[in-house]
Amino acid sequence: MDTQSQTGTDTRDTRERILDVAEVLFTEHGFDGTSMRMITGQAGVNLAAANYHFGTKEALFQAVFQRRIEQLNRARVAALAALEAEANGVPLKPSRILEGFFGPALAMAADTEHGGHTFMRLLGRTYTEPTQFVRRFMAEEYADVMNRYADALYKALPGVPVSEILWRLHFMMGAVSYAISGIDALKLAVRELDDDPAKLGPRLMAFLLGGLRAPLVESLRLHTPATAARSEDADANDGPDATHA
Amino acid sequence: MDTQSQTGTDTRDTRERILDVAEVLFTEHGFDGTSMRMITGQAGVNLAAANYHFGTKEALFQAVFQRRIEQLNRARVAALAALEAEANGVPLKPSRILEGFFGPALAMAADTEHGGHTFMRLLGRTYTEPTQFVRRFMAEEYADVMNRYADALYKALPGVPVSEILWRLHFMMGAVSYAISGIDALKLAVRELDDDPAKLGPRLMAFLLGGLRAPLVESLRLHTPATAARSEDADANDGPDATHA
DNA sequence: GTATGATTAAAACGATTGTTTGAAACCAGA
DNA sequence: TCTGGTTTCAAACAATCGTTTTAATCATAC
Repeated sequence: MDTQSQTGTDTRDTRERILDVAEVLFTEHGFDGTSMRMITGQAGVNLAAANYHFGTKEALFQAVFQRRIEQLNRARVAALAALEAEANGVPLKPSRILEGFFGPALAMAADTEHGGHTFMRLLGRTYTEPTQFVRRFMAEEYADVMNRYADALYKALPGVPVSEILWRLHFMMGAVSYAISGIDALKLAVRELDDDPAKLGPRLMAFLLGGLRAPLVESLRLHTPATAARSEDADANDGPDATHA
Repeated sequence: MDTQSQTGTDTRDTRERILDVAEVLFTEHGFDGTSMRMITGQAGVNLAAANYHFGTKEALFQAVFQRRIEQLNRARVAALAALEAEANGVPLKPSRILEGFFGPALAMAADTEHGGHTFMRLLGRTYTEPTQFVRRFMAEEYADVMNRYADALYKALPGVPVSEILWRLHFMMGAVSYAISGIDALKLAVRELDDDPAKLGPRLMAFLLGGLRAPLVESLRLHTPATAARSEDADANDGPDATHA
């Protein structure tokens, strides 16, 4: 049961079929809204097969989650390592760091054929999901990668408090998550929307960079004359840069 | 049953007690994760009382939702109307519009005594909740207010496509929602975080304004020479303004 | 006080939940 | 072909789900 030794039979077919269906259904109906019978029924396997292969429903959810998030984490860590190796010593540009962090997520979200898109919706949903074991699991899986990127951004942005970097990273993750998992709701709520998936990435990266580059707020800013001047200047000519004649 | 005539007895005590408890439990465990027995048990009322007052579980959820969102919508509409009345004819500054939209949400989220904070977490959670009746309900409640603000931003930002405005409004809502409902997860995942609730609002508004003011991406930008120049300039000096010496 | 309508109470309804059981089926190696 | 272990299967387990039913209790108007 816990030896996990796959002998090479078609066991993995059943296992992966369950995982694939579970991923879709958990995304669509949530953890509590998805029953084991829905999963096994739609996967065309016996009900007991799910418990046989994964033990419990929570374990099945974790298996669904882990399969993808490990891939995502690897891609993110690799992207950061590549950046740091390429420009040795020289401080990284924040925009490159953001691309390293959110690029893999957007790439996975763009993959609608192999379930990547489905999983990214599940990931966004899970982040605000209050179920205790889900939160703990999320935190454990994410902590390491997030701290690495927070460190990288801290080195790339000298003078910006690490707490501010963490907050903005958090804000950005929220924007990305909603952009991926909340599209249906947005399309429902609103009249005219250009939802070309190919444009989502550039749109989002532009927004994120703008947020990251925003002037620090008054009470938190380091008191250098230059920053204060910039802030008031920014308040004067409000709006996206594209509107400036 | 549908006359809704409150005769003045302590009926409303039972009703509101159910609503208050349901709000907390729906936020904490989700719709499917919360049972009628959990709600009535914790509220100290009989199980049948919930069905008596609200009919069905879905109707109870909608009642929980509607009670707060009407207040939020009223505040948002009033804020926009006040802005437009104050500066008659003159185009509004986007930053003021953002404050009108997100100010009431942040104010409600800051209210931890009357359940406002709980509800804002529920609202953020519900946005990505895939349950069909929930999505439809969200869309109906939100559509009007979102379209009003999209119109206001469109007038305030001539030359920016309405689709781009809607996307950025969406991104911003994601950031705000995560900031409010995902704090616990962030605190878990990360080492040092200054989570003074009073600073959240300014932090967030600074980030949102930065995102809104971000240069439009290449493929979407209006082809005026000025904007193109600005964009490359922005790419050159990367990072928050506070880091510029 | 009695009648009337609204509210609460206890109990039960059928349906569905996650999980377990024990036997059948399968597949490799000897 | 027999053997040992893995996987599948139908069936059942106790528990919980949302909802309904029926009677008791309450406050109020006549």
